Amino acid sequence: MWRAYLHATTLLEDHLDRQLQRDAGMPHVYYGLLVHLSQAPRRRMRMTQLAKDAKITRSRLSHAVARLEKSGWVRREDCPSDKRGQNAVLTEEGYAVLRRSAPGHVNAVRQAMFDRLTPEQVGQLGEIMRVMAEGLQPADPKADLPWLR
Amino acid sequence: MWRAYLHATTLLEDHLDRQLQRDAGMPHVYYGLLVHLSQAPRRRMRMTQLAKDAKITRSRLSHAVARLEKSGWVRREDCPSDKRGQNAVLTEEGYAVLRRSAPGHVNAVRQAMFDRLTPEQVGQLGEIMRVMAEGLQPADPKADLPWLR
DNA sequence: ACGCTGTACTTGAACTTTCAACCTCACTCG
DNA sequence: CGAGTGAGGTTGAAAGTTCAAGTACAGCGT
Repeated sequence: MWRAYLHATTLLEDHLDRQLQRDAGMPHVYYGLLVHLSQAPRRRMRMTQLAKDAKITRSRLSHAVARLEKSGWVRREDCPSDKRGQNAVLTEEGYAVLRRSAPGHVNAVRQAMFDRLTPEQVGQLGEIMRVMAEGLQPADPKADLPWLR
Repeated sequence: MWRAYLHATTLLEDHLDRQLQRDAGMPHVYYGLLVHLSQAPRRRMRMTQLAKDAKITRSRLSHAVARLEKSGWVRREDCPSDKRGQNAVLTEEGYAVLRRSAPGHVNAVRQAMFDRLTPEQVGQLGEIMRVMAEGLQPADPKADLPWLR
């Protein structure tokens, strides 16, 4: 079963990465960042929050945003209320790319997963993934030290 | 559901990557290569075959083996029957690393997945992954051109 | 024997990710 | 206030991955 899991997940990831690189000119993770931004109020988000939502490190996000900025899809903006802060803002161009490539991507995902699974299986998989994620929640650093709370 | 899937799989991958980097000094993919080699007859395998089994490109494998060679865990060997060919050979040292780190890794996997899922869920997940993998099989390049067969 | 096509693998450059160090600003507390 | 602690974010270098091109041998047809 573990083998099957590894096999399937790597295949799917490679597949989607190629699809997006081809159709949208960016890897899957970067695409995910644009999606997150597009769904945020005013299409902008604080760096740390975006990193958390996308489950990547702040460092990785810094580099990623630098690249997306170079491509013109994201812009940085100083945060008015906290002088340390930065907002990542989805540009019009970035939004356009997203709109252009979203249908193809959604389609790729559907073809790869949903079309092949029965509705019950989709339900099962959802539940399983929720359980797994719960167990892997990057533990609150203080979780090990409850006496400090 | 798709969100849950992305969330859980990336969390798990990060988790295992860190675990192995810490305990075995290499990323998950490289560990997988050693495992494959360890299970092959005479602990050696042709490069292309290894790449296929591990689901990575030949290029990636070349670089990976170069690194593993530098670490002393794998050795290259000319293939006697085909002068173009190379065999990747697991060294004693490589085997030792594997033996040392396997229990911890197996344990990490168990804790992350199997301990949290019911036996039925494990069965369901296995079936689901098999279905997905089947649909993603890197298609035979000629698959699109059946008239050429 | 000759050239053609394809297989096996490597290489280098461009790109992405990680890791550890770093800077700046916010907050707390004596 | 002023020092200490820590949060927000960036940076540069090292490690890993991808992509396109390249070398060398195998195998086939003529």
